[in-house]
Amino acid sequence: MSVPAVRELLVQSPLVADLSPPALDDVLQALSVRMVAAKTMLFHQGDLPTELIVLGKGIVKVWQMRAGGTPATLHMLGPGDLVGAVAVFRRIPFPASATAFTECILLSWTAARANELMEQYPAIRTNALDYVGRRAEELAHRLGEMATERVEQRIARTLLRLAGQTGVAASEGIEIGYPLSRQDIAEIVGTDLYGVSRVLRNWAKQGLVETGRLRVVLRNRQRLEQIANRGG
Amino acid sequence: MSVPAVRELLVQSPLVADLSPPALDDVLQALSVRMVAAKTMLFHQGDLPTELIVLGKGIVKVWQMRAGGTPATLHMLGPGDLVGAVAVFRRIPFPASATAFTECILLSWTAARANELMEQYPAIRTNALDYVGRRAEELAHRLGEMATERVEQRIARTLLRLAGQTGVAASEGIEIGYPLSRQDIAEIVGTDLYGVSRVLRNWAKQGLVETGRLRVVLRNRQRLEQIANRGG
DNA sequence: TGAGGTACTTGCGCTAACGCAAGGAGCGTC
DNA sequence: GACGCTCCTTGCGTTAGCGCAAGTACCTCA
Repeated sequence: MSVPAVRELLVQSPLVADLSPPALDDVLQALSVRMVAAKTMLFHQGDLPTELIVLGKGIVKVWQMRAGGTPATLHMLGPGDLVGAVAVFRRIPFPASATAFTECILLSWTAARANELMEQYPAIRTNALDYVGRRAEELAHRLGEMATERVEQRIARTLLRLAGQTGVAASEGIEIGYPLSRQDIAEIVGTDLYGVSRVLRNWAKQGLVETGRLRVVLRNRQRLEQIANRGG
Repeated sequence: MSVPAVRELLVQSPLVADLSPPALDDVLQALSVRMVAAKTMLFHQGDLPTELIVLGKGIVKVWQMRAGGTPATLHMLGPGDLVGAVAVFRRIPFPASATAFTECILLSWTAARANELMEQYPAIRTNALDYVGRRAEELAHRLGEMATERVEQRIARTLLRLAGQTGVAASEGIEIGYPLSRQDIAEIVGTDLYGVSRVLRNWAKQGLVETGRLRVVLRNRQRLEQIANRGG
C-alpha cells in the first residue's frame, strides 16, 4: 500500500491530531500496515500487548467472554479508533478480546516504538489521554443505561449509536454499514437474540425500522430516540 | 492545614507518582485545600469543570440521574482518586455528578493551572493517562458484569470491590469503612433496595455477612467470591 | 435445483426480580 | 422517654424477559 494512501488512513485518527507534518512523517515511518479477514482475532483477553493498533478501515468488535459462556460486547470500533490502547499504555494484559468484525486494514507500531513516539511528540500523549477519556465516558454512559433502562430502550440506543458511528444513508433512512445479526445486537445490549428479534419485528410492523437477514435500516430516527429516552 | 500534612495527602495519589521532590513542591504550591461536609455536591452533571480535584480524605460518590428519576452510581472514589478528571482533561461538561459521601478533604488546582503543570511536568500527564485508563478498565469490567450477571452476583462483586478499596478489618471479617445503606448498594448494582435487603438477609442467615443499619461486614470472603464468579 | 448451513421468527412456560404496602428497628432530639 | 426520622425487612402480586423448541426464510455451493 502506497505511503500517501496509508497517511490518508492514519490522519482519520484522533491520535495524530495537531501533529506537524514532519512529526507525522516520522510517525508514518515506524508504521506497519496489514489487512486481516473478517473474524480474525486480533488479540485475546489476557494476552500481553505487543503493538499499538489504529484501525484504518473496517470494524473491530471488542468483547469479553464471561463466566457462564455468555459473551458481552464492549465496543464496536470503526476507522480511526485505537484498538486495545488502554492495555498498551498501561502495559497490562488485555482485559478483553478483539475480533475483526469485517475485513480490516490495521496500522500498528510496536509497543516500544509507540512509547518512544509519545515521549518525542507530547501531542500524541495528549491525544491519547483525550481518546481514552472519551472511551471512559462512553463506558460510563452505557453502564448507567444498563443499570436503569429496559431492554427495548437499550436496543434503540444501540442502533442509534451504531448508525451514528458508521451508518450510511439508505433509500429511506440510515442503514448500519455492515452485516449485524440479532445475536450481535444482543451481545451489545446484554440480552438474548430472541428478545432482539421480537423488538425489531415489532418496530418493523410500526414502520420504525426495516429488517432483514444481517441487516437493519432505521426509518424513523425521531421515534426511536423517543423510545431510547422516554421508554415509550 | 500544614504543608507537610497536605503533602502527605497528595502523595497518596497516583497522579503525582514518580515526581521529583522539587516538582512536587511546585505542584503543592498551586494547590488549594478545603474540607466539605457529607452530602455536599461537588459538581452537577452538565456543569463545566473549573478545577482538578484530588480526593485527600473521605469518599466521593460519582453518579448520574437518569430519565425516569432512577439514580445510578458509577464510582465510589477514595483517598488519592481524581474527581471529575476526564471532564477537566477533555474540557467538556461533566457527564455525571459528584457528591461527598462522607466528610472529605479536597485538594484542587484550577483547571488552567492543572494544564500548565501537565505541560511542565510530563510525568503528570503520563500518570493521568494511566489513571484514566484504569478507570476505563474498571468501567468496562462493570459493564460486562451488568450485561451478563444476576443481581446476587453483582451485589457480591460490589461488596468485595468496596471492601477491597476501603475495607477495614473488623472483629471477624472486613467492614466497609463508611455508612452504606441498602439503597446506596442498589444504586451501584442497578437494582432496588428490596432486592439488596433480601440478598443480604439471606447471606446473614448463612453467616456470610453481618449486617446492620448502614453497615455491612464481610465474614466469608471466599464464599462471596464464589458467588460473584460462579453464581452459586 | 436441491442440500446444508446460518439466521430469523414465534409460541410458550418459567423465573428472577421489580415494586407496593405495611410494619419493625435503630437513632437522634427535645 | 416518647416522638419522629430514616432505614430495614418481608409478604405478595405482577411482569419483563429469559430461553427452549420448533418451524420458517434466506443464502451458498455443488
